Amino acid sequence: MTDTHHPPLAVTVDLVVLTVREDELQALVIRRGEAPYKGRWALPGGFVQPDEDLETAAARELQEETGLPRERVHLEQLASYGAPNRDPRMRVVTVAHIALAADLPVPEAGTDAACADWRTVSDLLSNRTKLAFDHTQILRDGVERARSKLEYTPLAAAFCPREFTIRELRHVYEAVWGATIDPRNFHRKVSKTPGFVIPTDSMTTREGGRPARLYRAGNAQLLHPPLLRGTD
Amino acid sequence: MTDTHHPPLAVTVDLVVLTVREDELQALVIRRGEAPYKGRWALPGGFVQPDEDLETAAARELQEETGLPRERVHLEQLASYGAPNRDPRMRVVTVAHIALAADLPVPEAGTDAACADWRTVSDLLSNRTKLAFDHTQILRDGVERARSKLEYTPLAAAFCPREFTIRELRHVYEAVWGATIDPRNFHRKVSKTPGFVIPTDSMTTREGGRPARLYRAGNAQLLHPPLLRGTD
DNA sequence: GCAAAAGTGTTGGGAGTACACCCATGA
DNA sequence: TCATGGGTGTACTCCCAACACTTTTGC
Repeated sequence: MTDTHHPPLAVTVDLVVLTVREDELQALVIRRGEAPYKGRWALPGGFVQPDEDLETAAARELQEETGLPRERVHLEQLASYGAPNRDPRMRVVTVAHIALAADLPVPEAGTDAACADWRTVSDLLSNRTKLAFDHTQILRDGVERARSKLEYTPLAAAFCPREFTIRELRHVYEAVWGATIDPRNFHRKVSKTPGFVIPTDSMTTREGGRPARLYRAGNAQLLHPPLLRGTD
Repeated sequence: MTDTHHPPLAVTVDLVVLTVREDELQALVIRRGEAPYKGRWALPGGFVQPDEDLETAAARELQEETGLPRERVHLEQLASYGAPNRDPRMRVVTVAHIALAADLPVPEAGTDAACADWRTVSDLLSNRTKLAFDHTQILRDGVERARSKLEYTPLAAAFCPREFTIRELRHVYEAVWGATIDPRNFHRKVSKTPGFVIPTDSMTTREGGRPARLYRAGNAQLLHPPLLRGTD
């Protein structure tokens, strides 16, 4: 702590905002209107302000991009990325976060940034698409974090509306993991894991057959035992 | 990305360097010689230089503090901490890393910083000790990361010399988790988990009774199945 | 009745725990 | 020979995947 020389350096937050739409895992991206990487998709993000904590900055950016009420979104820090040339304009260290939310109306109402849109993760991570900066890597890391957190935390509920059926919860797992899950064993497991989901009185919400019970997210932080992906 | 105003802001790396000594989990700390927090223990760390990646900076600081060969240490990013007033002198965002290493000679040869020393984690996290800045929280998070990573990765081997006995590996688990483990079941589990450890030809290294086989770390990244802490 | 989804029962195998037991060394 | 730790065998339990089966709706 002796250096008092400050070559220009900025700290930003970038967001991997994930949701499940149309039975697929999708991420929020913004089309860049200016160089560098003009025309490419990028993750939403922005500068950390002088009086802001990192999480506060991430929450503010999230609010600006999606307009979602803060309490309906799960937000957590992912990792920081600081390769010296990751932004050609200047040294920028970014603290990436992931945000998980239920299916959102449409992001069109982006305040300043050009056009925001939901794109499937499989599209964004395929060779067909190149995101701006190092955002492909950040997205990849964020998706992997989400995938593994579904195993041992009740985080899947963050992708659901406040009240949801077991079926909807299962669809989240299937979309995020890209696997199919036995509905009957899933039902038993979820309803028996303490604190995962809390049954409500309401039933209905038909999706075809017999009415399903509605549940709310429980207060467990960790799943005992975890729900594991197949050991493929 | 429109703001070009830069109130002074610095990015540092801080290190949670962990080892197992005397059957206890210990961390490397440095006594601060100057205000603020003069006289308190702090985690080693320093500024990220203009041309350095974050991991490079962490590796450099680690080298400066411990002199360890890079390949004998597991180094990974932990999380970033950026509360506006975490350092009273100026805005500092720190990217914390954890470093796991085998029992080290002695850290005395600290280059610039005052006196470095190994202290047990239980001491540093007890109410008797107050670390400088937010380092108590960083240490707590780093230890928790290490604890949980032992469950599902072969990381425990990072705390061992290059060749080690199953017994030594078990002592790592016992020290980090603060639990006792059945030696016989542990032996079976470790030697049967694919890629965890690789037997060598050498045996010996007596610790008392029958000679034990020496192993090297395998190349597995994930443990299937994981070794779980008791569901206490 | 029939299709479709919700939810429960049953069963066989695999993994974990507890612990008896044998092996190989030094003293 | 005994003490000490290394390593294997075994029995019991529990969890989980697979799937048969019942329940409750709409058409």
